[in-house]
Parts: sequence; C-alpha cells; structure tokens
Amino acid sequence: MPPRKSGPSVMKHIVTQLVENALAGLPELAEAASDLSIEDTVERTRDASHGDFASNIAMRLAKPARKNPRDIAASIIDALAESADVSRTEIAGPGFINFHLSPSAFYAELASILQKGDSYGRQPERDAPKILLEFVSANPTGPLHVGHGRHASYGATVGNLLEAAGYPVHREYYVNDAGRQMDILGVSVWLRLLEKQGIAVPFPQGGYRGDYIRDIAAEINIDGVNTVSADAVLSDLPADAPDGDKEAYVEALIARAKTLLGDTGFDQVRQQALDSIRDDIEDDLAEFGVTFDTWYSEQSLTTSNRIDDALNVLKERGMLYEKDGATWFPATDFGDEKDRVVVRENGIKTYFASDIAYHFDKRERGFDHLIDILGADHHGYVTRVRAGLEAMGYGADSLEVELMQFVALYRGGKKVQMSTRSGEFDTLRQLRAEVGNDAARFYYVSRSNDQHLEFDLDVAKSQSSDNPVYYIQYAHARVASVFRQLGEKSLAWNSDNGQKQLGLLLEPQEKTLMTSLSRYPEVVELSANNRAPQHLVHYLRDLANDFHTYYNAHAFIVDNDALRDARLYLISATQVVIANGLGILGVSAPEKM
RNA sequence: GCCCCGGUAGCUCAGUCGGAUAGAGCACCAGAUUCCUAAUCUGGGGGUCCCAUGUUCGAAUCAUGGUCGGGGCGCCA
Repeated sequence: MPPRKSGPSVMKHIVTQLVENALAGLPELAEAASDLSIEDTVERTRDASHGDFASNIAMRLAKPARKNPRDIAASIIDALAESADVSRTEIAGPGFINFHLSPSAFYAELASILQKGDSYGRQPERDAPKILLEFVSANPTGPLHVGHGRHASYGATVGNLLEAAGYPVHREYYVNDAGRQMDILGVSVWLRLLEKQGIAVPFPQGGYRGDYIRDIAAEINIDGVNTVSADAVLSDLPADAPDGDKEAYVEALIARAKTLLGDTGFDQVRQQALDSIRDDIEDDLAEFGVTFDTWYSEQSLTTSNRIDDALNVLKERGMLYEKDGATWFPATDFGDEKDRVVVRENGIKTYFASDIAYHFDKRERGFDHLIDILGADHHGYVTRVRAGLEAMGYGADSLEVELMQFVALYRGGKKVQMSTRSGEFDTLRQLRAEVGNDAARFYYVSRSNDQHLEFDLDVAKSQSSDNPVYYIQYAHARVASVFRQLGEKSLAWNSDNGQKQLGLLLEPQEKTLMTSLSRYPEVVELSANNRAPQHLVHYLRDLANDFHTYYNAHAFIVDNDALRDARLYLISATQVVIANGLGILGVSAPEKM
C-alpha cells in the first residue's frame, strides 16, 4: 500500500509544522534530521501531565547530531515560533518535547466536528491509487458460515476505513462457480430431487449433505429434465466410501448424471442450484450491511478467454515451459517453493491458472492496488499469485493479502462445535438471528485479524454494560435523550452561543472528552493504514467511557444559558463522532434504546 | 522437514514508527441513584509481557536461537 503517512489531523499537523519550522532555522539539526519524518516523531501523550503531544525528535537526533538529547530539545524549543495553538512546551524525561495545546485549539476542533458532521474524520477523496478490495468470496456450495461473517465484517469495515481515508475502493466478491465442485453441487441437488420423486438412491459420502440442498431441489424448475429410474442411476457404479473411494464415486455419479440428463439437462439443475445459493449469500450479506460493487464470476474468466489472455502474456514473456505433458509456471524464479502447473497433462487448466487470470484482470481493469482478504489457510497460496503478477510485469507489491485467522464460538464458557453435519450452530444467518447484526459486526472486528477470534455468544447477546457495543450505542442515544429532555423543558439549544461560551468548560471531564474527540481523525487514519478496525473499536469504547463519566459527574441542562449551550455543544460533537465511528463499523447509532 | 500466525493480569484481548510508571473489558472486592436513561458512574487488589542471547541512550515491540499452540505445504477447488 503506498502512502502510509501524512494525516488529516489538524492538531497533529499544528505540532508537526511547528517542529519542522523550528528545524529549518537550525541547519545543523536539520541536516541530521534529513532522513527523518518529523510527523513520525510526534505522538499523543499517554499521560495528561505530559501535555497533549510529545516529540521524541531530540532523542532520535542525538546520535546523528552527536549531541545530548536534552540540549537538542532546548535548541528546538528556543527556535519554536509563537503559536496561538500552543500554550506551553517543556523538556521532559530523557529528552521529550512536550506540547500543551491551548484551549482554543480544542474549541476549533469541536467547531470543526459540528460543521463537518458526517464528513468529520474523512479525508478528501483522491483519484489514486484505485483499490480493489476482494473479500468473502466463499464457494457458492452452501450458506455462509460464521467464519465468513468475520471476513464480511472485516472486509466491509476496511473498505469503509479506506474510503474515509480518501481512497477510491471497489468491493468485489469472486464467485467460484466453475469446476468440479459445481458438478458436485449439481449432482447433490439432482439426487435430492430423485429422492423427492420417490426414487431411492443412496446419497454419496462426497456430496453436499446439508438440508439446504433439499430446499433447492424442491424449488427449482425441472421442466425438460429427464426422469430416470434408480437402476439407470446406480448400475455399474464403483463403491462409495467406506468400501470404495468417495471421490471416484462422486465422479462416476457426475458422469452418470450428464449421460442421463444430457449436458443441458444437468446444466439446468446445476445452474439453478448455483443461482439459488448465490442469491442466498447475497441476501444474507445485504442484511448484514455488506454489499459489493461486483460479483465476479469464475465462469466468466473462461467465457471471456481471460485465462488464455493471461497465459499468453506469460508465454510472451517467456514465463511458461512444458514438462511431462503439462504447462508450468516457473514460480521458483519469484521466490516460491516450487514451480506450478497451469495446464494439466489432460489439457484442463488448473485453479491457479484461473487465479492468475483473475488477478491479471483486476489490474487490466485499472486497479492499482489489490487487497485480497483470505483465510489463514490460504497463506501458502499468496506467494504464487504474487509471483504470477510479477511475471506479468506488475509490481509484486501491488498485491496485498490480509489473512484472517479462524473464529470459534463460545456459549456458557464452552466451545460450540461447528459442523454442518452435526447440525449445530453453523451459519452466519443463525448467528445474526441470535446476537443481532450490530453485535455481530462489532465483535467480528474487535480483534486483530491475525488473532484467533473467540466469539462469546453470551456477551454478544447480553443487553447490559458487559456488552461494549451497547455501551457505545447508549452513549449516542443518551445525547439524543438529553436533547429530547431539553425540548420537554421547552428549552432550545443555541449552538452559536455554545461555541462562543466554550471557555466555560473547565471541568476535567470536559477537557478529557475534548481531547478524546480530537483524536478521532488520527484513529481513523491509523485504522485505515494498518487495516486494523480494532483500533477504532477500542477508541469508541474509550470515548463512550469519557462521555458516560462526564454525564454522571455533571448535569448538562443547567439553568445558566451560557454554560448549558456550551455543554450541549460538547456533547453534540460527541454524538457526531460516535455516529461517524459506528458508521464505519457498520453498526447502527440509535437515538433511543 | 519447510512456511505463516499467535503466546501480555484469573479469562478475552489492545499496545501504532522502539520511548516516559505496560493498558482495557470481563471476573472479584467495596461504594454511588430526591438529579438529563443505573444499558451508567467511582474506588481497589491483580503482571517472569513464553524462555535465552543480542542490537542501543532506551525492548512487550527489532534480530537470532529455542519452546508451546493453531494453520498451510496437490497436475484439488
């Protein structure tokens, strides 16, 4: 990912700018700092007694400038220009420069929040790099399960974060609707269809056994699909597992289906099954607030000759060779463990060939930066796909892969067994029904993506303070409630007056809340740059805490008009920031709970 | 065997680019409501940051070697 620097935060920029200007007047230090990003030295302080921002630049310059860090800090402070936004600076500890911002800087930030509203924390849109964000891409062979829910939440949230950071983002779902698994799906539905017609055929071990297959069989249009007898289906088939090979058995059944139904007849069953499942997945995700700009069909890669196009590019660049009757891609030239087959001895192209073509097509469609969100079990796959892009002449770093670790559900402190066969908890739909979309979206992104997620159903369901999602939503609703109360008391909020009276906000909780609010743009940027929604989750939790603390400590609807207008100004800004943050997470911000 | 991820409080986890006294929630203990929603708040105890060595002004963070746990290593998709 290209630019990971340079933020939207006005406040941080103020401090960075001051330091940069000071340095410009100190040639010797500026020389030593030539390959240092000044902004990177400026960070929020952890402790309020250290001011609002601190720079460690003096310590980092100590070695190149060969001077004592505290002396360097003193020189820089001397060279700092006067600023209305900074009330005080000091040298602290081993050589930190602490910046205490003036109240007016915070008032300006509050005004910015209310003025910008929905767009507060968002950076201006830019034209490039164009990002293609691919996620979920679950095989259309059955309903989404709880693991896909994590991919969906994470992908949708990262997409929102990137957009907030100003990048053009295109969301895509790659539909694996080609190949053997589609035949297995088709044959599974066909057999359930026969079952429904009273034709007794044992169900293969290697078929898709879920109940949804029966549902599909019941609803599809079978006009023109041949009726057959059990004998016709079963005669001369090899043994199924456990006596025989279940894969070979399924293959034989597929071949039999194609013989008995004809390619068109079988196609009809298979395609309807696919459409039904794909529609179900799309509905499921839409209900979950997760939508895509394109659903990219793997079949279309073949029909548009995209695979041949990609292979031709490789061939022209000398990146294919023949061995043992197969066509190989020299992936080892690009750091992979072994070379990979793209066209098998039997002439069939491998899945890897499709994937090269798919990523080739992504670039050909004009996307500069590709982000794939994949399950951790796909990690071995990353090197070869990247190798393919590189071999076709695209930069290896144009493909970024975020690997998702697995999800385990817990109920009553015990791990819930998840298997389709056992019929226990399994699908995303069930999870959403049980805990609600908001809690699900929230918990799925509350952990780092490379951390296994233990999803505690009891906590996610609980409607109490145990549950961070409600805690945050409640803060938002509470602000709305205060304004309702205001109306009931026939009072009105004078926003302009509030802005003028912000100097009355002298309580420690008010200062804390203002500081937290001003951090929001930095948190959004950090979360976007690191593809790490959990930073935003934690921030919102902290912000809600600051608000609830304030709420409990002080009344907002006070008799003093000036103070009341100012306090309402502050909590109104809080409401905006919480709503914006929850919006990025795909969680609702209720007016009332 | 090789590759990827993780190991931080009793539990679940944050910890950004190496920075000041390592944090949060839950759980546990003790409190708060004549007042805008108690779906709230206040206070408290609780640490071998898996181990070792190294890098340096400074390491939970970086490097190397271990160790434990999860995952991956097809002319499958």
